[in-house]
Formats: sequence, C-alpha cells, structure tokens
Amino acid sequence: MSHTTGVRQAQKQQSRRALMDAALHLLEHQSFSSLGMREVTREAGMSPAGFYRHFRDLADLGVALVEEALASLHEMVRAAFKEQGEPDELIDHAVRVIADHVREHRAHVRFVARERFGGVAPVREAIAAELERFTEEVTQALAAQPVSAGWDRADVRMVAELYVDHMVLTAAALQQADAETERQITATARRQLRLISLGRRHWVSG
Amino acid sequence: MSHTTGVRQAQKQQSRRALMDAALHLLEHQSFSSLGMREVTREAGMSPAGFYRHFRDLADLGVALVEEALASLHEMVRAAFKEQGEPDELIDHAVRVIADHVREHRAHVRFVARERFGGVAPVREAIAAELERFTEEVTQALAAQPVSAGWDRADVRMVAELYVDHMVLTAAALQQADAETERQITATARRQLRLISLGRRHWVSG
DNA sequence: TGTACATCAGTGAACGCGCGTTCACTGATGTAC
DNA sequence: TGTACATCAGTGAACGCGCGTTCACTGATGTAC
Repeated sequence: MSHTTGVRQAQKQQSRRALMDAALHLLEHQSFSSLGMREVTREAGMSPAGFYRHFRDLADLGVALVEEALASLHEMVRAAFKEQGEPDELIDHAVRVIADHVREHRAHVRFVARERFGGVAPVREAIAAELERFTEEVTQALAAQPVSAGWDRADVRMVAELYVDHMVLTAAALQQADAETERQITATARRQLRLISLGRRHWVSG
Repeated sequence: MSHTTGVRQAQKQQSRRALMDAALHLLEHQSFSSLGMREVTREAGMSPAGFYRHFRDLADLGVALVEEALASLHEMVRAAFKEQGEPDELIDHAVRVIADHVREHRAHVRFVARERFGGVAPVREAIAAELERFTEEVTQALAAQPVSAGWDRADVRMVAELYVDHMVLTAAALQQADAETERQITATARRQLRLISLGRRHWVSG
C-alpha cells in the first residue's frame, strides 16, 4: 500500500461530500429553491468558484442529493417488506424500520418530503422518478403475497401506491417530531396500516 | 347609492388582492421561500415600497394566502362529506368534489401542497394548524356515521387522518396532472377509498 | 353645496449588500522516462 | 530513485445586477364646518 495513487481523486470526492453535507445542513431550515451557492460553499469551507469543479449548478447538486436520499429510502422500503409472519408483526416491524430510518437519515427525509412538491423542477422530477421505481418494487412484493392471489395487477398497484404514500407521509411527519409526538405518530401509523390490511383481506378484485 | 364613501378602503383592498394574486401566479413555477417582494410588486404593477402598506413582510403575505387557500379547501371537505347514501356513491361524489376543486383552485392547491413541508416556518405552521382543524371536523363527521358506532375516539380520529392525508395528497397529485393523468389518479383514488371503507367495516375498535 | 384642512395609499430615488459567474493564478498530485 | 513536465482542484479578485428597506413626496379621498 506504499504506492498511493488516486490521492487527488479521493480529495476531490471528499470536497464533493463536503458540499453535499453543507447543503443538507442548510436545508434543515430552508427549502432548496432558496439555497444560494455562495451559501453552500461558505458552509463547506470552500471558495465560491470551487463549486464549479463539482457541479454545473445548484439543481445539479440537488439531483445528486435526491439520488443519495432515495437510495437510503429504497433500502428502508426493502427492509420494511422483507419480514415474514403475521400481518400485525409485519406492520410493527415496518413502522419500526421507518422510525429508525428517520432518526438516522433525518436530513435526507426532510429534503425528500420538502422537495417532493417543491419549486425546483429537476429535483421534483428526480424524486417522482425514484418514487415510481419504489412503487413498482412494492407492487411486485405485494403481488407475491398470498392475500393478493387472483387480484388484478391494477388493484395490487393501487395498494402499493397507498403504502408508499403512507410511508413517505409518515416519515415526513416523524422527521419534524419530538419524542412524544413520534410515539403518537407511530401508534397512529400502525393502526392505519392494520385498517388497510383489513381492507385488503376483504377486497374482491376485478 | 349616490353617497359613495369607503372608496379609498375598497381601492386598498383591490391592491392587496393584486399582491396576493401576483404571488399565487408566481408560485406556479417556484416555491414560497424563493419569492422576492420586488418580484411580487412588479407582477402586481405596484412600486416596491407600496408593499409595506399591506404586509409587514413576505411571510405575512404567505400566512394570508394560507388562510385563503384553506378556507376554500375547508369548503371542499365539507362538500365531500355532506352527501348521504351508499358508500360507493359517497366515494364517487367525494372524488368528484376534489377534482372539481383542484380545477377551480389550482394555484391554492399547489401552494398548500408545496408549502405543507416547505422551508418557511410561519407558512408551514399556519398550514399545519388549519389541517388540524379539518381533521377534527372530519373526525366529528365520521363519528356520526353508523359504521363508527362503538368506536374509540382515537380510532375514529385515526381514520380521519387517513382520509385528510389522502385527500390532500390526491389534490396535490391532481394539481400537476394533465387530463389523462387526472383520469388515472381519480380512478386509483376511488379504489383506495373503497379499500379503506372496507377496512372500516371490518375494524374491531378498542 | 362649497371650502379648507387631514389622512394615507402609492411613488421614485437612493442606500448598502450579497448574489452567480468569469478569469488568470497556484501548487499539490500524477506521469513519462 | 530522481527529474522534468502535465494536470487540474481550489483560490481570490473582479464584474454587473437585483435585492429589501428607507425616505420625503404627491395627490386623491375623507372630514368638519
């Protein structure tokens, strides 16, 4: 390991990270469209001009943030669905996964919640595209469950959308909650998922 | 009617409207936190300094927009719930009311959807407070329905939250949809509401 | 009805400031021999 | 291993520009008599 090449590349990568982290940190108290690039470079401890070595403009950085944030959310969705067992256990597990995820990736969750319908088109569209990919994945996971036997694909997809929307909204609510509010939100989310689960069991598809 | 007093007051009111309309129009393509007050006065055909005759700052105007937007949403929620009849008819009616509302108040709906988790605290909090009032109202409407007989209040409230969130999310999706997408969204929304309705009928409260 | 004064919505000019972007540069890292 | 040149991430100064806010003002509307 004496022949250390790629030092320059590693340093560049580190600066890029610093810019993205600076933006995430600033986005705690403002939305993406009001972010300034001098503001971001200042927070990252870099000169304004340096920004252009990493991103064409702020929207470009925003899209990079979306990809990162939704990769971690993706992981969460997989974790929430992978368990097997009784419906109520699955639900408890899924809600716990969501709450843990929000605690560990608060900035990412806030960013996605805030910009999903936000004012910057490239960012909004990147989020929509990623959520669409999720919904397809959840649709396939649901289709494989016994309760979906004999269902129209459109009906399975409809349930998947309900679940994904519910997850994102629950995560968005948790993101700005204190400990006591978190308890209330997760308790409500569990009951809502049980009600939806009941609806699935009595649904007649077609 | 020859003695027309209050002309000055009426003109001031008109200017205030012009500022709010200008802001709503600009918010079609950006989010509130990136709005400038010179931008708003320019759009309204007023000099920058004139703004201060009507609002302390932009956040103040934002809160006024929230009150206006949610007053009309409030009206929508009432209309969506006032019908009586078979569940499926109720659902078809409610979805039609939402779609009509979005068509007639697109700018208001977009504003609420965008700023619900947006970056301007006073606006976000004003929206949260209004949605909380809705949810209480819907809770009472649901509690009065036969299907809720014997339910815990917390369970009724949980369903109310599910409905309000679903409504707002459906409205948000419709707000940025073309005619064909609108058809798909309303079709999906109807099915989702039927599934939730099924869940309610089989719920055992307590 | 007419007159003289008060109010106040909206103006236009001025201010200091931070913005995004460009440019020639510096110096550490990488490469060829 | 050592040397000479190439690359390129990050710098610092400069630019023109639009921002939010202030101020003394103008003139239409309102009020008192």
